[in-house]
Amino acid sequence: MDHSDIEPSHGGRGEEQETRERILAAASQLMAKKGYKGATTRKISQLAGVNEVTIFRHFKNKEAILEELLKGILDIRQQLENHLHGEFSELKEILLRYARGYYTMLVERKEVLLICMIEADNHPEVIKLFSSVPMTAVEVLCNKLQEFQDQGHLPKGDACAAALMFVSTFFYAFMAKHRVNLNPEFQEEQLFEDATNILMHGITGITNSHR
Amino acid sequence: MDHSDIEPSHGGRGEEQETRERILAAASQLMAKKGYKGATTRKISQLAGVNEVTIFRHFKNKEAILEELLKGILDIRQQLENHLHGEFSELKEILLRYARGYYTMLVERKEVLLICMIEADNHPEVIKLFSSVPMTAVEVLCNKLQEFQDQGHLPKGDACAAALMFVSTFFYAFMAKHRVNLNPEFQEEQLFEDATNILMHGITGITNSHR
Amino acid sequence: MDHSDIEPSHGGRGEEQETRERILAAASQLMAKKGYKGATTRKISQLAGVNEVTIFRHFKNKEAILEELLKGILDIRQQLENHLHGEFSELKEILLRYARGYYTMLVERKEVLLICMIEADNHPEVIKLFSSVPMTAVEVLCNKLQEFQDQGHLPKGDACAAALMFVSTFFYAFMAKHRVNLNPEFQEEQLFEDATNILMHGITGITNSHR
Amino acid sequence: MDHSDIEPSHGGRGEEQETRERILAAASQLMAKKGYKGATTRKISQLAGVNEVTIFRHFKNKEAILEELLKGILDIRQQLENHLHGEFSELKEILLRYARGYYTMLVERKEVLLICMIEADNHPEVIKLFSSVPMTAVEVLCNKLQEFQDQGHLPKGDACAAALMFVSTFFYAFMAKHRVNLNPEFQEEQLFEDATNILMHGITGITNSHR
DNA sequence: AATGAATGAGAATTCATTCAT
DNA sequence: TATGAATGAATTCTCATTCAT
Repeated sequence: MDHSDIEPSHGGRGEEQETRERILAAASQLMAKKGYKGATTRKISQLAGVNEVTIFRHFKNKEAILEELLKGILDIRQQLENHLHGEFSELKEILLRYARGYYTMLVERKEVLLICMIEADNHPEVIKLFSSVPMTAVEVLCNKLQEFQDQGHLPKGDACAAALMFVSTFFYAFMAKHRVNLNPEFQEEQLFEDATNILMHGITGITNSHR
Repeated sequence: MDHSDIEPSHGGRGEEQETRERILAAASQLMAKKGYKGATTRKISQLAGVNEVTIFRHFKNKEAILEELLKGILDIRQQLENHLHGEFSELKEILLRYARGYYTMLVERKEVLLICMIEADNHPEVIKLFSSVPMTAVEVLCNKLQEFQDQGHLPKGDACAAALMFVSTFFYAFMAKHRVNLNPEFQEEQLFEDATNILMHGITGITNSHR
Repeated sequence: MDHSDIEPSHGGRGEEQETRERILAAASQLMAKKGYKGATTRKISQLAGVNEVTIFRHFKNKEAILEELLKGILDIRQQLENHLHGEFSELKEILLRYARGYYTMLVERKEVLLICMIEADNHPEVIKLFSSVPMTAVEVLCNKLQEFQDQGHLPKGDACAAALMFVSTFFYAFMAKHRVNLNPEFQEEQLFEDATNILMHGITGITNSHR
Repeated sequence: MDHSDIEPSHGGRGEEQETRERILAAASQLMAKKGYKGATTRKISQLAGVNEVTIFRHFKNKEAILEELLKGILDIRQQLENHLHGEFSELKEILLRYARGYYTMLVERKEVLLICMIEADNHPEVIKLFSSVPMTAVEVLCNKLQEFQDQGHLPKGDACAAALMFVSTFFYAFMAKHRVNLNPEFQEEQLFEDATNILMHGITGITNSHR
């Protein structure tokens, strides 16, 4: 689970920034802003504070940097499911926790997610990785809601649509804030609560209105 | 300012205009897929079926093509408001109409929106244009909901958050379908209905739970 | 036979040096001297008097230049056979003509042959082309000698070894003069005569001494 | 681990010497195949099984490796002359011995000779070294033949042309086999005999036909 | 109005070599 | 002594753009 044993860190906590890590960080930052092509090796090297050629001592080619970055997306299902433990009586808390957890995951993977979005058509392997994040989030939440439905706590209804709405809200919020820098003073916490409230009423009152 | 002279080609003048349109269409298609840099003038010219240099007879430079494309986003507020006419008793129909209308607008502006998203950091003027679309959609819907609240039809609550959720849902659906090609067999109409139902219950039952 | 009709020459005789031809000539010259790698596109462009990028407007890549050059080697069998027409009574004249003709062909293909030799291991397709020249020369001459043997004009013996010696002599002379610049005052015509004399006596007196 | 059959490694000194030899061997092999430029220090180090930088501890620079390799060509005149001892009555045996000896010398110096040929234009000092081998071979043989002419055993004639033919034959055979991999099943011994026979008849019957 | 030829700026990448350990 | 990290120079090639026709 913990990758910190790949390279024993001499200082306390990644203090000694390895060249390789600096290159990855610079590349990730630039690619998320400028796209794969816009993040030239020259710019990456300058931002990383290394010589341009040094990049190629650490990575076979530019593509390999991207591949390395993409590895950071994996394995979110377990984390997401952990946020959902709890009884129906705690539904509001559960949903709030899920909202916060999902949004945090997006922000933590900010650069890679943006890269994926930007490069979706140029690097096809990226699409699956990228879409897996919200898809998994919808799926996991939908399962939980259906569980509550099966237990009779919630009226039957399209739990998946509800989950999709919930997840979409935070996905859009994430995009608005981190891609477009819309509403820099945007209050996430308030949105978590409002969206949770709306969802709760929305699903509680659902009557099986769809085919 | 006004491009309304899209006329059938009669003589040299119309032909020239048509060439220009073909270049714009090709550029828009390619930039939406490959990004601004990935859409090389060579590829644009090939897709448009013209000589590469012809591009520069119609546009000062590549940047000018992008600028021209961006003009297509303007003025959506009026259209959106048109979808919202109606009494509270027709709320469901209103919301459905709004969902369809908004989603259709996104799809109609598909390429330009994707370009904006991809190039957000490279062409700063793009950000405002891009974000204006969902922002306006949220704002317009929020106003209507607050109108209903003021009329006593709806309980007080954060109508903006509700509007945001609604709009976000379709924004994400649009992205998933047109950027990531997720769920190509995706049923939009079903989502419109489900989301409308959830929203209606969500806002109907809102109690002023925050602030 | 005559390739001058590929491009109608406006002047008298290839006066208007096409850019493409200039690039090919420069590349051929440099590659024959410096090898494929040593003939950098920069050097080629300078020698051809064009911009470096112009090379890539005329050839897909550097390799394509080499491929174009290699096409010049083809079809030597017919030419070689033409030199061999004649009766046994004219043997000396025939051999002299053959020697001159073969050597001339080598010199005419000088650059390409040297390139082939230099790049034999780096560009495998080159080997066949290169070796085809002396091989064909040996084969064609050997056939003629065996014809004379069959007609009883020459004693049976290994005509192929004789042909090989003859051809080798001029191949080495060619190499010595054009690769190594050995003996710049070297008298080819004298060698043609001497080698012809030696060969004639050598084969005339051959007794079937080999297994 | 133990390469002690080249130079018995006793302690650091022999090991160092052995490393040096491995580098030389690798460089010679690669340069003969790929040329000076094609034999990158990286490839050399890999083939030699040493670190790339180690090369520069043993040689000032890449050029110095080549210079070291070229030293191996020297002093062939004595060896060649040794093959020619004998009376005229043994002419055939003498020539056969000479052919074998010369060809063997070529093969033994295979890599360096090929390097010289490939790099003739890039490293001018190479030309003299390279051409010295066949030139010496022709000269030594020519001297012997003229000796026999002076003794009246052979008719007067251009002994040098004869020597050149003889030597050329094996030079070409060497090239064909080791540069171009032509005729891998090529039978050298047969060629030695055939060429010797032809030469013997050729020179025995020479009439002073020129000058 | 449209095209073919040409080009300067800059991209990724390789190579021989140096430095510090 | 040997090595891992780093680098300046150079290489092939792409791209947007201009020029002459």
